[in-house]
Amino acid sequence: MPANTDIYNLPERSLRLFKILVEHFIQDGQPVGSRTLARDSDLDLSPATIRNIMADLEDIGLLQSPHTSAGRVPTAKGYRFFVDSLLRVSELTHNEIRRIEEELSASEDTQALLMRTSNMLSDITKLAGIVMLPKQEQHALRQVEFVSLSDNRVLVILVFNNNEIQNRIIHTARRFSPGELQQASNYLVETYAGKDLITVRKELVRELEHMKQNVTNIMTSAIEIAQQAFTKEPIRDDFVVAGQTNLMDIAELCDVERLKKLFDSFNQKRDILHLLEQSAHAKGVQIFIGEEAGYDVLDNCSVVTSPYESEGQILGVLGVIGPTRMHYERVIPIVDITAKMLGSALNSNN
Amino acid sequence: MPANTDIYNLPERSLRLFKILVEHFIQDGQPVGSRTLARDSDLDLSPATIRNIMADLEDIGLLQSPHTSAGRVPTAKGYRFFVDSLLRVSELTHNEIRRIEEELSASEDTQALLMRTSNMLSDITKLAGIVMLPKQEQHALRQVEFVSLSDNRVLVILVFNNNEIQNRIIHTARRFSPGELQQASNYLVETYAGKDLITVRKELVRELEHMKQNVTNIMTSAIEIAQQAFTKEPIRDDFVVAGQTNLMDIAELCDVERLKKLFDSFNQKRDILHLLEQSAHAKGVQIFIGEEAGYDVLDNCSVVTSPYESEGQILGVLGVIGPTRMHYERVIPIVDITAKMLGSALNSNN
DNA sequence: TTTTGCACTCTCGCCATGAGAGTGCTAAAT
DNA sequence: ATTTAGCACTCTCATGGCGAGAGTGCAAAA
Repeated sequence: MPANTDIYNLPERSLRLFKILVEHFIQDGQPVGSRTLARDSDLDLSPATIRNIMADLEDIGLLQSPHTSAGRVPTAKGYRFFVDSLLRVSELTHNEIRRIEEELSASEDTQALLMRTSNMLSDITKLAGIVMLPKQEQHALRQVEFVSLSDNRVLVILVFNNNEIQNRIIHTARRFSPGELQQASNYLVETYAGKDLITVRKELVRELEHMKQNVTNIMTSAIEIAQQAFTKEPIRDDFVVAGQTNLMDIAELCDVERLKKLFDSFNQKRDILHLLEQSAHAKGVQIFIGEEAGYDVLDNCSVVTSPYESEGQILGVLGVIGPTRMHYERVIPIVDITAKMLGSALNSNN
Repeated sequence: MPANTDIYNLPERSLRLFKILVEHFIQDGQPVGSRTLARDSDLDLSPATIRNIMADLEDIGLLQSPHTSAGRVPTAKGYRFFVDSLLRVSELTHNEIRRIEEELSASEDTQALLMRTSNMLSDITKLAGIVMLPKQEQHALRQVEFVSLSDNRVLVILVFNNNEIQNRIIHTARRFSPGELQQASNYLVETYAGKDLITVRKELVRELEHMKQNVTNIMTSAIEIAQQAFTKEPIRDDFVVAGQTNLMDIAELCDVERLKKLFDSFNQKRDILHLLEQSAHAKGVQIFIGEEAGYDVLDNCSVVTSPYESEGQILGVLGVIGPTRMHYERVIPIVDITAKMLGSALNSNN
């Protein structure tokens, strides 16, 4: 009669054994054998008994052995079960918390803050840190400035409520004088300050229609310029990765092929972005283990993410990428607290 | 009697042989033996003769053999001699030139343009592209804007003649009203527009002294704010690297240790920056081969650089990093022409 | 149910071996 | 005086055998 095949009905003893095995493997990356486990577990069992239990765990799909006479290693499913049901996250030390706090002091502009966050994450975990940048769209406009360049090019500067600054160069139909530009910007600030770009665009369309009927509107040129200034979205980076090189020290990723694929996918952004967006609307920390998510570049990797929010609105996602064999009990609270602190840092930045 | 020990008095035949050897090695990375060389060179010589010649070349220090029974490989000195005296750079194809032209169309802001340049370099050479960013200092101020934030923080926006935008947040002694800020910015633009930051700072110091004697100056607050706004230099990236992952395909760098060191030095910037600055005041393309430059992370690497300038002023340096064994005859003209085109693109951007 | 004993399997490091590639030297050929 | 042919020598690298070590699974005993 084979042992129970349901993960959730495993006897206490098997669970403890499994937990110890996973922790052991995370610690030093070697497959764990029955002998070692018998020695290191406080359960007083012989290697043989432990072998039986491990065989059961392998049947259920929590373990696997790389080859006949190596010890056992957790499967992706095993890690999943481990982090979901067995893991106790550890308390961060006072020093660590202070470190995070210090790094996230909200003194400069958002972009720089997010980069610092990413660096800090990678530095503190010795893995790769990743911070998704907030979509600009959601922020309220605060200020609009135009600077006339040569010919009919105009430099547009938009300042948002979160102190983010965007600038774009637009080509206007005709040359505008500085005076006209000043007038236009005054009008636009008056009319649209406090609204986010999406709203602004909508209202602009209405305004345009209105204009067609009432040609005398003195603000024609303002609307004209604004039409371009607010529509053209500058190409922005979607996220920043820091500490990629940390991943090069990790034994299981230590082959150039693999690393290249991973780094390439950081550069192409596409896959990683998908992954991050998935967790944008989860609450709290989320963990993607190995190819679970379907991205084969992330073979043997785990991604620990958390959305960060300010004033109740989700702004983006941050997290850490490392080997499946990472110290979840440390990484999870770090990501968690960083997300929260980043949120409030951004808050006080407004 | 040993053969001539002076590189520059080598007989024609040895030179041709050496050139063919280097080209051969650059092509497929394998040490080249006398047999191969006898076959591939149009000189009609037996392997034995070629062995003699190679022995001479080895004595002079242009060649070395990895071990007794491998073929020969160029030394750093060998590469140096090759690129300086033997190399004929190839003409770029029409397509390549057009490609470069297209990528450098100066439509957007400088920062983005430079990043595109770096990407283009890496893509077209399949190596790592690198572009040093111009020091801001040299550009003339065009526009100054202040946006009042909460408390006593003020967002400063500086627009320069090259359309570059800088923004910084400063903390003022007291809260300024939007009106005051407007007035201050008007005054500052009037007084300092057209001057570069260094000059502006100098004049500000004088202004301050003057102020102490004549307290009635209505522009006290403007000067006060400006003092901070123009002094605090925001931390900027010094250069951008693109296509790092291209280097991971290269056989001689294909060990993780090495790559990690190299990538780390990209991140720390220090060494690379030194190197780039060295070539800032050379005219035209410069080539650093291997550890020649003294940076041991660049073991087995060469760096091909060229300064780029606009209106006769050197703005920065760009180039390519790859293995010593790179196709110099292609890379050199690419770097050369890119630097020139970037220069004129930046020119037309003003 | 647990443990002991044992045969079995697989990896890994080590060594010997042999093929292949290329060299340097000497003596012969041009 | 050069160039070439011949040959012994050296070094790498891939291969295969071998034994130690680690760990397993199973059957029989506790």
